[in-house]
Amino acid sequence: MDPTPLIAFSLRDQIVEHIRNDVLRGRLADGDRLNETELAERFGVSRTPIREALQQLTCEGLLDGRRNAGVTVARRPPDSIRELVVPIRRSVETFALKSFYDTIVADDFVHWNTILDKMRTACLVADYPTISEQDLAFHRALVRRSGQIDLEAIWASIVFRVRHHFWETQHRNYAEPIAIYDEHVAILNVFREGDLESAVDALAKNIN
Amino acid sequence: MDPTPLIAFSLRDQIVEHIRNDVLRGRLADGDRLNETELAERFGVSRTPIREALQQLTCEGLLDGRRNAGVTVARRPPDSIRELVVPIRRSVETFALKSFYDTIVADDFVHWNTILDKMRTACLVADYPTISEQDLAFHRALVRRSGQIDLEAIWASIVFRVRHHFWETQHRNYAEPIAIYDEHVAILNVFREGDLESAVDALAKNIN
DNA sequence: CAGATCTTAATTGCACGCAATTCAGGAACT
DNA sequence: AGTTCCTGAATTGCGTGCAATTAAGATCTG
Repeated sequence: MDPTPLIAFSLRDQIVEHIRNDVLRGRLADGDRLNETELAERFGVSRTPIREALQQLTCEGLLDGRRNAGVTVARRPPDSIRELVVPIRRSVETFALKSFYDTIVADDFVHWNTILDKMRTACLVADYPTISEQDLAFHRALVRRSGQIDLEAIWASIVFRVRHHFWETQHRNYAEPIAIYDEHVAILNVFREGDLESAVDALAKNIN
Repeated sequence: MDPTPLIAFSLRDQIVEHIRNDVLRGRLADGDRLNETELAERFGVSRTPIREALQQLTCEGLLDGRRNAGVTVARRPPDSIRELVVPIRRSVETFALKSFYDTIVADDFVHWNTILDKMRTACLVADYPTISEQDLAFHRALVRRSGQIDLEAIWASIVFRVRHHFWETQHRNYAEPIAIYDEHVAILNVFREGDLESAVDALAKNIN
């Protein structure tokens, strides 16, 4: 019998996840320096997995590293990039949806609802960092459901670079936090009953 | 006085460049396993910079790595992804072009022509790997000219994942290799004399 | 003989140490 | 006073060794 029924993640993956959340939730501010030795002590590991984690996050666009000069939290790109990124996000997510729409099963809704439940709880207390986190988790789950690892990688490299805009949109476009939750529930409702075209529309409208 | 007037690249960067070219030029076939120790001996370095290089290339989509099981050259994704990626490439490259079009200077053409000269030489001897390499270099140079590092990263994460399609397109759409060169020269000619709209059209038509 | 299980060799993941590079602070010079 | 140069501390890049995990080969069983 396998002693570890759950997947054992490497130290690197755990650290990547941790720091990524710190950045996405705003616990680390733009331009903050990330010191390898300091992080190694904080996580109780050596510098090696830290270095690898920082490198991956740099590749994802969350961090910014110059040679021999450490890494910092990536600063926000020019606002103009929104005009490029938003349509691309729509393309990627609707492309993913189309690829698996006719194979959706009940378990999928269970999974997606688990995410939305967390979002609802966060909405009720106006916990915007968590709302944003679960919003990302929901859309990521859709892309991942396509089973095409390349799609998820493309999606991630796009979304993480415009996390600032992503975050601000939630404040600007929704008067009440719970409206964010409601809109996502509505999307799932269309998935349940509607045709593909309606589903694509519902998803696309949520991306702006 | 700086003893190294040229930028000294790190071992990692050199190895990344080397292996990336090996994959893009087809010296490494899909599914080929990359052994860290073997590569370390071949390059005459320790495993550390090799590991970091392999990780970065995995992030870029050229390699595919499972935990504790080494990395292999990424296999081609489903052909259907072309429908998604080609329009995205057009968006990214034309977006970049628009962002710097009115600040193009003579030195830019010098730089771009240097790339096209190499492409021409390769076309004359039907050296498709080099044609492809310089084709990528040309388009990458355009995106890089925008000065937005995020644009280049998005572009790379997209293009490298569909290198197979990219490569085959050159064989299918052009009877004579030199036509590939001619089309790129034509693009630069439009840049020199034409308006922005014509330039965007010329570039967009080259991406298919 | 097919299939499952155990054992062993090969490979990766991580820890640690040294050397090279960078950055900050102060002194010397214009 | 501002700029340049120099020096030292801090930090990153790389080399090396060990432990953990995996993959493959041999052995055993039905």
